[in-house]
Amino acid sequence: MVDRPSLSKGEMEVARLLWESGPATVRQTFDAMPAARKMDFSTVQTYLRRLEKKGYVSSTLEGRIRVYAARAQARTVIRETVDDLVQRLFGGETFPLVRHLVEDRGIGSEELEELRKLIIRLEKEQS
Amino acid sequence: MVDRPSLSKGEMEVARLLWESGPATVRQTFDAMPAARKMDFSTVQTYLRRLEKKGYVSSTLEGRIRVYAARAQARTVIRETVDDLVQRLFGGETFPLVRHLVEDRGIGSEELEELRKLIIRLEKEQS
DNA sequence: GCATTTCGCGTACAGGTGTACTTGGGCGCA
DNA sequence: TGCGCCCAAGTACACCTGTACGCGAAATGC
Repeated sequence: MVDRPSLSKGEMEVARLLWESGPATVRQTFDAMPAARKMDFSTVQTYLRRLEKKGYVSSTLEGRIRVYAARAQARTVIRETVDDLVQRLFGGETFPLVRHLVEDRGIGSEELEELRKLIIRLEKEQS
Repeated sequence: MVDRPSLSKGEMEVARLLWESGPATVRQTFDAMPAARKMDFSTVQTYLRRLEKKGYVSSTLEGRIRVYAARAQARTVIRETVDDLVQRLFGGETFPLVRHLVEDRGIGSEELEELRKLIIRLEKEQS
């Protein structure tokens, strides 16, 4: 239950790549960045450094190359981040956000299907 | 389709209050703030000023009192903000966020029910 | 083995953010 | 009519963020 300073937007993007790839070097992370995003190599490097300072990742020197690895779990960070957003933008209510996502952002039909199953499962669990 | 600088976290909280209340003074907004939040009066004032500068709200002096009113629609700002988050934290995929919300944050059973209806409606629409 | 590429690390720097204090004037009440 | 309260407006300021550059050392290509 460490208390870390929260992630900035740029840090989030980089952290996500690390979660997806597992431990990685600056270059690997940089390469994993969608080209469209056009973030400079050294910007990625800075974000990784800051993530480490904030306690979200750790790193070790392997030879002369530094390898970064996520320290905080994606799930945890996502929870914290989303909680915060829900708090600030929806006064703590989850449902309006879910509705927004389902209604206003395109959700594909397979996903809709999957979501329906999920809900039915949860309803069973609840009762 | 104005292009505004994005909202900071604190600005969001204040903007939300304005959407809920309709046009309001600094004091009214301050009073609407949950006491637990313990944000200083003048901090609210600063946020309103910044929101105006960023184009999210407008204001007029009524006598010697300034009244602020939302300019940007809640729906629009929510879309922008959530889009951005989904982009950065989920690489653009909506579904994982929905799943997180439904699974990991408590959603009450009425809401679950409501959500089920919503989904079924959407599935009909889609086919 | 010399040029080129790649890294780590330090540094930079303007603008954004969180959080407030101060100053000076108007307003209502005793 | 004087006092205390409230408001607008200006200012403050440390820290955070986005975005990078430069240097010197190691590795790699040829």
